[in-house]
Parts: sequence; structure tokens; C-alpha cells
Amino acid sequence: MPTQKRVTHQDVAKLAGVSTAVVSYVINNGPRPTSLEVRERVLRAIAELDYHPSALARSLRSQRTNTIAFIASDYYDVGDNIQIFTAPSSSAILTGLVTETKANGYYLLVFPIGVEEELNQLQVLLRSGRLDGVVVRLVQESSATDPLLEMISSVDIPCVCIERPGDPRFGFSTVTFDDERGAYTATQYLIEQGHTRIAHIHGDLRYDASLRRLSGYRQALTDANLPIDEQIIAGKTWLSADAIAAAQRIMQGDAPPTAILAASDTLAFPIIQFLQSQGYRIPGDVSVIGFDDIPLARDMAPALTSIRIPFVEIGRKAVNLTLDAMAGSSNANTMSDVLPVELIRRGTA
Amino acid sequence: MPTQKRVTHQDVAKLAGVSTAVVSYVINNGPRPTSLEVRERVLRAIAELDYHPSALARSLRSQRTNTIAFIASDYYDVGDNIQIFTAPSSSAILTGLVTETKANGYYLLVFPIGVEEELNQLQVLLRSGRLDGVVVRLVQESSATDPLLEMISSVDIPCVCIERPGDPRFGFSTVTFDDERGAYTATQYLIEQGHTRIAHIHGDLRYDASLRRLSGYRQALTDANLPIDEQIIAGKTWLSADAIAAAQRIMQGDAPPTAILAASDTLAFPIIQFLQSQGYRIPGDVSVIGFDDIPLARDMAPALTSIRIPFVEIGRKAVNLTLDAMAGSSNANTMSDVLPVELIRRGTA
DNA sequence: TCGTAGTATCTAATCGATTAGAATAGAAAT
DNA sequence: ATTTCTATTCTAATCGATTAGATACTACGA
Repeated sequence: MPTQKRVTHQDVAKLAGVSTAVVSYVINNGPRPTSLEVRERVLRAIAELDYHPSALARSLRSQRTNTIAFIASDYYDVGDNIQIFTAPSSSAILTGLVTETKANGYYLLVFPIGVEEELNQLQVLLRSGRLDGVVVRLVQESSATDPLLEMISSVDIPCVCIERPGDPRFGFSTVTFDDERGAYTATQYLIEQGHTRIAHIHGDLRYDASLRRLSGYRQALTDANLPIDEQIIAGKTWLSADAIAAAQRIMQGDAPPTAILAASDTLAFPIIQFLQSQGYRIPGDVSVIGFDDIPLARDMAPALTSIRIPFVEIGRKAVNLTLDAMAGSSNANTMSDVLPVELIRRGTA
Repeated sequence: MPTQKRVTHQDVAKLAGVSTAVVSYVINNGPRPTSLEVRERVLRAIAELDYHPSALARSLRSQRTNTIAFIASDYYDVGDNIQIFTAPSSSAILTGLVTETKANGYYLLVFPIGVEEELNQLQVLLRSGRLDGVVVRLVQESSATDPLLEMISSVDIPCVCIERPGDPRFGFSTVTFDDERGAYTATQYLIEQGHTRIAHIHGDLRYDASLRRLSGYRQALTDANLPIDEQIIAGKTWLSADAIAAAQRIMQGDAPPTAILAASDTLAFPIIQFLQSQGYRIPGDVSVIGFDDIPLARDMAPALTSIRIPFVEIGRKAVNLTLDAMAGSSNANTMSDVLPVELIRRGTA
């Protein structure tokens, strides 16, 4: 049973009694006009033959593929094995990316990239002509991701960075969120509640987000004329075991804090559980604020007070900026969009 | 500044002093032999010009795109707004899919599909010639997804279904996991622990997984000669509020259960929190077992006893089966792979 | 009546590769 | 020396669209 041959342009043209050029004009609504009568005939032929254009042929000629890639440099080590897209934020970002690409008639290719050897694979992809643009998620420190941006830049493909801005010399638009202000707001809120000893448990400091959150926390204390006590600032990785260890150490200190700002919700949960198991009441004895506001935060009892980050929105914006970059001249003015975050007050602080 | 012209085949051929055919033979290692000397010359030219072949041109001619799509029919309504890939399982499956596609030199396109109108968009994608194969995740009941499979089938593109088998008449290979046995095992374990009144809080029953888990639960009770009490079987959606409501109702009954099997970890957490807030001790007063074994399950205190589902493995297998289907004749024997699940004993049961 | 302008359509080059079939050179066989 | 083969390489058709340039037709004003 031979697979039926593809219905092409030519078949449509023949059936409609016109040239292939006209078929193209009809399909694309231009660039030249067609008479109403011919147009109808072509559309009828298309319907009758159930014709669908070949994206490959079209792209080859027009140099536009209607595809953008999401280059995720966010491998998270979750213990047993490395997973990608594991952080709840990844899902939300992906949601934003994919809905917005779809809404604009584009397709989304996902391409995680971890260790450096994979840069070769990325190079092949970027140079294959398959992509109209890329969205890169940067999470780690600059030195770890600059080679990546360098490569993208050299291929001269429209690119937008999310979560962390790329080095300005590359001139990429960015969509970030105001991590620092989030930490500041959370800390300030705790201070307003009367807390004077507020601890911070951070994540992996190679992640830029960790640094920004730490910085916001410090600034809030400083602005409130509260001392910064390094004894109650701790943390190591994004793994709960390390967060729990940090919490333990902090609580065993001379003057344990009455509030803790965790660098993420997924750290806050284990911390809370640990504290409860030690007999602390939350928020009675210790207030806790998380970060990210993942769906589960709302569902716990007590529900987790957290800083909401508009991840879906970030994905959407990133796609829009990418499309802008594609439309505009190659040196379109770069946009830096810093999305606001929001304190969601719930039961733990 | 005109974008530099693309380096093509021809440029390489000219520089190496050979025909374009030879360039192709060298790049693809065939289908005809080349002399060692020419081969070297071509490779040198490629390196010197930093030539990268156009995937579009190549695909157009060879009818292979090295791309497969992940068609996710798993919109989850998380309350405020609909998100895709939100369930923790989605991330893990995606991880498996993307690592395995990459490992085989393929690319992964993600294409969520929800409401029925979007079938048109899918049709366009499938018929565009952009894809070599597809992996479809089926979560809802058959009547909701059959039109989808019908369409894929009619386009005659290699396809593998995951999570739930497609109707056999389509002849697609499937990768599923033994939900029923998981629920059975969990229930059986609770019985072994001495429980005789075991409740089940299920998720949205339009999801096949809900039904399978419910079924395994029932079977285990039956096999142990325990009565099935519909009063302690409840649930409505995948939202925590509904799970909590169900738990509340169940615990207020005449003879409250001493153990609860939740249909997912994300339901188990809020249930546990609710029970604790009501003064129940976990697992002292009530044992709880979750389902999915998401990363957070290990991190809670007490850590959640759960049924581990090999999501990453599912993604990998799905890709491999898809590649098989692409390689084999169109009517290759369909494979049905049911991956085992595992009870992970932790602190809640 | 003719030139001119404007519209709609057709012809054919083009995008950048793959791959049959023809051509060539050198080695082996007669 | 001529024929036959084999191992390489070249030529050119092909994949299925887009689009610039040529052409045909209509309508208009002078």
C-alpha cells in the first residue's frame, strides 16, 4: 500500500485552472491581488483536494519558519537524577510561552542545555535555519551562560532572555521579575508585623535569583535600621535537606529568629514541616514567607504566605518581545521588562 | 549592514573543487563512497567556511525533519486560570521526552491541545510536513480524545500514546503505567498494616487515571474480603479544595476511616494538612498514601508515602517507540508497554 | 485610433539540499 | 591493445513552495 502522494500546489493550480503563482497569492492574501472569481475557484480546489501547504518548502523559500525555540539552561538537580523543567516555575513559564506562540501562529521547540558540550548541538540547531528566534532562560551566574549568549549573538538570531538579563553587550531584550523588590517587600512586611530578628534561608548562590533575593532582604533590614546578622542567613542548594539543615542551625543559635524568609516555596514547605516537628507553631512562634507562590502554596494549611511571580506572563512577554525583535530591524531598540511581583498574604506570616 | 549570505553546499563544493553531490556524500557518509583525499578536502572546506547545512532544504528533499511533537491534551484547571504542563508529572514526562529526542538527534516541538476548536490548528501542523512523528498524552476519557486520534490516524503519521492507551482500532503503540496495580498495592499495604476502614479520595473522574486508581483500590478491598463502603469514597476534581471537602465529609461520617488513599500527591498534601489542623495525627490517627511521588513528597515532614510512577522513563520509552514506528513499516506491530509502579514507604503510612 | 495606465495572471528563477543516472579513470581480464 | 569492471565523481532532476519580471487584458482620455 503505497502512501498516497502529497497534494501540492500544482494539483490545486491544475484543478482550479490557474498558475501556481495565483494559488500562492490566494493562500497568502498577496502580495498581488486576485480576482474574486479566481480566488473562489482556488479555495474550492483547496477544499476539494484537502490541500495543506508544505511548511518546509514554504520556509525554504521565504526564510521564515514560524518556529521559535525555548532554550532552557535550567537543569535542576533533584537528588537522584537531574531533571529539566522540574521547578514549578518552568511549567508556568512554558505555559506562557506555548500559549503565546500558538496564539501568534508560531510553534515552540524546546531545547534544554546543560553542560557545555551541548553547545555544539545548540550551534547546529541555531545554524540549521529552523528557527526564527529564541527565548533563553538564564538562571545561573553570568560566567556560566555567557558562552551561550555569545554563540546566539554570533548566529545573529533574534533572542530574548528571561529571568536574568544577559550581558548588555549582546543587546538582547529581557524579561525579568523584580526579585529584589519581592524579598524587600516580604522582609518589610515582616518588620511591620513587629519582627526584628528575621532569618533568610537562601538557595544555591550560583543562581542569580538567590543573590537578588538575598540582596533585597538585606536592603530591607538596612532601611529599617535593623542589624544584619550573618548567623541567621544560611542556605546551600535548592534541596530541602540543605534548607532543613540551615533552619536547624539557625534555630539552634543564641538568639533564634521569629521569622524566616525562604528563597522559594519548595524550600519553605520542608522548613515549615521541620519547625512544626520541633514543636514550633507557625506563625505563632515563627512566621515564614516563601517565594514563587506555586499552586501548592495556596493549598497547604496553613496556606503559605509567598511572593507571587508572574511566570506565565513572563513567558508571554518573552514571546512577544521575540516577535518584535524578528519584525524590527536587526538593531531594534532592546526592551528591558521587569515584571512586578506581589506579596500574597496567607496563613504563615 | 546586510546580513551575510548563507554559506551553502555550493560554496563548499567550489572551495573543495568538487561537485555538490560529493559534498552531500561526505556529510551523510553515503550513499556512495568517496575517496579519502576528497573527503578530507571537503571537510576542510566545511570547517573553513563554517558551513552548516540547511535543515529546511535537507528535509524538503529527504522528507525527514528529525522533529517529533509532543501533543499534550492535559490542560489542568488550577483555579484562577488554565495552565498547561502544570502537573508535576508533565515536567517529568517532558524531561524524558526531551532528553531522549536529543540523544537521538531529534528535536521536540510541544503542542498542547485543549478545546476542540484547536483540532484545526493541529491538523495544519500534522499536514505541514514538519513532523516525523508524534507522542500524544491522553488523560481524559476516550470520547474526549478519540477525535484527536482519528485525525492523527488519518494523516498517517507515526504516533505513540502515553498514559492511557488509544482505541485499539488506531493501532498506535502505547506506554502506560500500572495505575491500577499501584492503587491495589497501596491499599493492600494499608490492609497489611491492620487497617480495615480505608477511604479513597479520587480526582476528576473524567480522567482515566482516576478510574483506574479507583478500580485498583476496590479490587484490593474485595480480594481481602473487606466491604466497599461508598460513604468513604469521595472526590470531585484535582483541586485541593474539593479534596479537603471530601476528607471533611468522610471524617464526619458514622465510622471514619483510619487510612486514606489519595489519588495524587497534590491532593494528599492538603488532605494531610487539613487532618492535622483538625487534630488528627498522621500517621498515628490516620494513615495517608499519595500517588505520583512528586519530588516534594520526599521533602515533607512527615515525608509522604506514595506510589512512584516512572514519568521520566515513560517519556523516554515513548520517544523510542515513536522512532521504532518511524523506522518500521507503517504497519509495524504495535507495542504496549505498561511500566511498573512502586510503593515508596515513608512517614505517612 | 492609439497610447497609457492599471489589474490580473502566467512564466520561470530561486531557496539549498539529495540522489538517480551518466561519465570518467584506472585496474583487471582477455 | 581492447574490453570489462569497479570505484569515484559529475550532471541535472527533484522536493514544494514564493516572487520578480513578462504578458495579457480592460478601460480610459486625448
